[in-house]
Amino acid sequence: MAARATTSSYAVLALLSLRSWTGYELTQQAQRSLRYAWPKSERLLYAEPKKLVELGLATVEHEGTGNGTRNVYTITDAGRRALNEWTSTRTQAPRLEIEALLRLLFADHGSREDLLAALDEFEGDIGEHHRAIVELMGTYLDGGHPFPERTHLSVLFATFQIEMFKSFERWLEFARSEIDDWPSTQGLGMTPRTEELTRLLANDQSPLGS
Amino acid sequence: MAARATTSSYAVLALLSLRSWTGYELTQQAQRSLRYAWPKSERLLYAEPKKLVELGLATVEHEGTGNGTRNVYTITDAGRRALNEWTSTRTQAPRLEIEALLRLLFADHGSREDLLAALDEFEGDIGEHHRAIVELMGTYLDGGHPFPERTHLSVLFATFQIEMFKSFERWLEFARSEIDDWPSTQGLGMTPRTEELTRLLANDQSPLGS
DNA sequence: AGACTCTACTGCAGATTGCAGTAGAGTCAA
DNA sequence: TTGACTCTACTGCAATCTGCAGTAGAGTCT
Repeated sequence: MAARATTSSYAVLALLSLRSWTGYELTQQAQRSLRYAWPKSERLLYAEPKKLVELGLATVEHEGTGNGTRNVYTITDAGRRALNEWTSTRTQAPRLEIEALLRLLFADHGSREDLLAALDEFEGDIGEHHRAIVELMGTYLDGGHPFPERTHLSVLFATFQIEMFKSFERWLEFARSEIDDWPSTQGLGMTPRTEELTRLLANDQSPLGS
Repeated sequence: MAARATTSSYAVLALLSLRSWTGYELTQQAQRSLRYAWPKSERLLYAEPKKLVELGLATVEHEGTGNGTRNVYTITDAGRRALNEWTSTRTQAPRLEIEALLRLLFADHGSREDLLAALDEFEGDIGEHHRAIVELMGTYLDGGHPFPERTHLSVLFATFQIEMFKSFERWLEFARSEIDDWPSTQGLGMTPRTEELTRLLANDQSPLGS
């Protein structure tokens, strides 16, 4: 019966610590920054603040009428305390779901074009994120960002993302050039080239050293 | 009523395309490689092959008695066809859940020690994965790998992982050195240093160029 | 006046997780 | 030789989370 606070609850609670938001605003704000660290569905983002209210960590005020009601959520003192306590709890292991890599692992069931298409889609997806992060940092410079006192945190966050995207893009270039040299997706196995690469990797060296 | 094949179904189907496995073996095998592209719970990995049987994409044979029963799953021709068709479908966008980054974004609610502890935990988690991938590539060299004909695929896959882990580790070093210069986690905001970094990032340049 | 988009949600089925529980087989020590 | 422990090999269940469809008001544009 009594709801439990999950990591997602704390993510929403952390947003509420910045200011009060409506449910809708929370879903939009979560798209702007939270998404890159803690991607959650719009549906959950609507449900979490309700749970926070149930737990006494936030309060609601209903504005408007009938179906056009806006629910404005505000953090409580108990909410701020809970957020403080959360910071010293154990962090969950990262979880990276990259379907393009799954396609790569079993690329021998499809054509070279299928594999290259999966890589293109991956590139498109991360390219979008990449541009969004660069744009976000621009808003800190032109004064358009609502929380400039958080610049020092955003800067480290964005550095992580940009580094990661750049390394993904370097890999994509490398992967495409290797795939170009394959006769097909199937049964290539151990060749002088793949053995060379395997040897590097087993030695913890990246073949992308260039 | 009729079960639907999800990406996880195809992931398991792809494993079955290599050879027949028991449910238990599937959960173990998924830990060895699939986990890095498509992390799924043991529970799901037990349920998926049952669904494949229901869909006619695999068959089961029950071995042993009572509770010690082993269920051996084998792919069918329809399963191989389905796998082939899957390769040309749209790939889902990557999804990266990194709680340590969430902690970083809201680090001003805790102490510097809390933040550094979250980074340490992150480093420990990726370090484990990093070592496991290096070790996996070693098994291709010493002949211990059961599917050497897949070396060309594994090599690209592992290159991705090693590159990513190395970029994470470079970032951790950078982040720690920046955090060391903070007076506290709170309200630092825009300083000459953070502005310099913001400017680089808004220009799509990584401060880790060094 | 009708089509469309944006705000602002809710309900529901289905996908996924985590945890506890069951049970046999093998090891190892007192 | 018996009790403790680990490993194999799962299943059941509650709770979490997602995706999609549906509702409804307000503003815009044609």
